[in-house]
Amino acid sequence: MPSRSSPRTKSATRRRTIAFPPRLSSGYLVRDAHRAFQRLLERRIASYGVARGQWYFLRVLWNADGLSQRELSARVGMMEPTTVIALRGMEASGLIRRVRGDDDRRKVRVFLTAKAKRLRNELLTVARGITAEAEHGITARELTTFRRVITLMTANLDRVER
Amino acid sequence: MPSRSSPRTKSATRRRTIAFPPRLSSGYLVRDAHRAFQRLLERRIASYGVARGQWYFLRVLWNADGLSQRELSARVGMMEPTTVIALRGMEASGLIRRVRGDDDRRKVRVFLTAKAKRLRNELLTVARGITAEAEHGITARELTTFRRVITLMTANLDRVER
DNA sequence: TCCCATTACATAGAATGCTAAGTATTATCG
DNA sequence: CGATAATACTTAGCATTCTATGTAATGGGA
Repeated sequence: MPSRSSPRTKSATRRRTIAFPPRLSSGYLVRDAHRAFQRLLERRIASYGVARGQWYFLRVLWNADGLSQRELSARVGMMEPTTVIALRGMEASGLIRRVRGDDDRRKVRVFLTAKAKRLRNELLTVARGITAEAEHGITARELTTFRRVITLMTANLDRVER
Repeated sequence: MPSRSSPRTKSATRRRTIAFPPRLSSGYLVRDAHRAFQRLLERRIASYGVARGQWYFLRVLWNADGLSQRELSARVGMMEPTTVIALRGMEASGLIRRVRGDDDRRKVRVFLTAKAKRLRNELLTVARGITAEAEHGITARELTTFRRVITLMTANLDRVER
């Protein structure tokens, strides 16, 4: 009904409308996929008592325990206030301990608890499962192209922003 | 120090750690790209007085003015309470009018104001510009593959969730 | 040594998105 | 016709993320 874009049928006096259907917008496609990934991840890890916002931090800490909050923020790719809030929740639910630096008392080092360490393999398996489901029916060649393209897009956009 | 995954060097008693580097996680790549798109979009449309959360609704309404809130929610892909909040802001900033249905007084139809209609071509041009920048250096063939892959991923994930 | 810039976190407040539960209107079935 | 179900929207409350700003600790130069 909306006649998305049939410029030839419009009168000459009406300014030509621009067409930009979502299927042709990479940003739109990426957003849809992101939301699908997030929803599933959130559901799958909820039963382990881990919130989606905590997942990203766990993922980094599993490979680099004891980072400062600033380093952690940088590696996770979140702003520092976001990190503060996520860590507060993680501390409350017994996933991390926060330790003031001895040498530099401004710093707070973040350490995983035994509980969080025990979750590692299981949760990474969950993540790989989601990835496997997402990639079902996609060839290795296509996947390689996909990864190259989306990585390049991210780099292009990051560069544009200075 | 973290020795991401060198299983051969671990003792036999320690359980093998699972490796799942972000570069191999489609979800991770998609998330990064999504955030890059969002940041740039937000910046570019802010000068027009349009918030990112309103953008998605404008995009639908530009092609289908007068939808009910429920239809709008479905097309945008947001839950209804989210729609209520976004529309409240859009009404306050003079982008839409909300009209109670005559036939069915439960329904609220959403209409763009002249102001919002005037923004259409300019803002769609902004969106196409962002897309063009993101796609810089990517061949048409790669783009086609990318679109097919990410669309399939989204469909796969949506299907898994029932 | 002392002032001031830098560094590392934290707080405040806003925007965006969700789930769960409430209200008003309309449709349906006995 | 009247009770009940379904529909359309709203409210409430929470989680996640951001920008802007504040505070405490450290370091460097006059």
